[in-house]
Amino acid sequence: MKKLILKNPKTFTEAVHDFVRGISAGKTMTYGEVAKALGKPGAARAVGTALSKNWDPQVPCHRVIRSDGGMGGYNRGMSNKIKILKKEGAL
DNA sequence: TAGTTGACCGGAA
DNA sequence: ATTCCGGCCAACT
Repeated sequence: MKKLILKNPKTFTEAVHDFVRGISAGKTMTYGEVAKALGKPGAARAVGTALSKNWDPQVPCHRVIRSDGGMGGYNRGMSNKIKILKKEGAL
């Protein structure tokens, strides 16, 4: 099974950013799912840390939510995040 | 190299 | 259903 990552990230953070960037609109994934998709099941915390350092609007980090269905934080504004999710139909 | 931090997860009370 | 506790992983200082 080949990985869905196109880049050659040197750090886990870069890998997370790239993967989240490729998530389709209206699709929501939990940190644990993303971590698993990267081949690191259980590294949900590392995914959160990676996204926390992500300041790039190219990365739809708003599509990544917690397993509870909630969302930790957002570097571009929480209100905007919720608004986007509703607009995409993910919420 | 070791220690601390953080947008988490799952189980138990 | 909600709140508390410990455990997991990667990055930074």
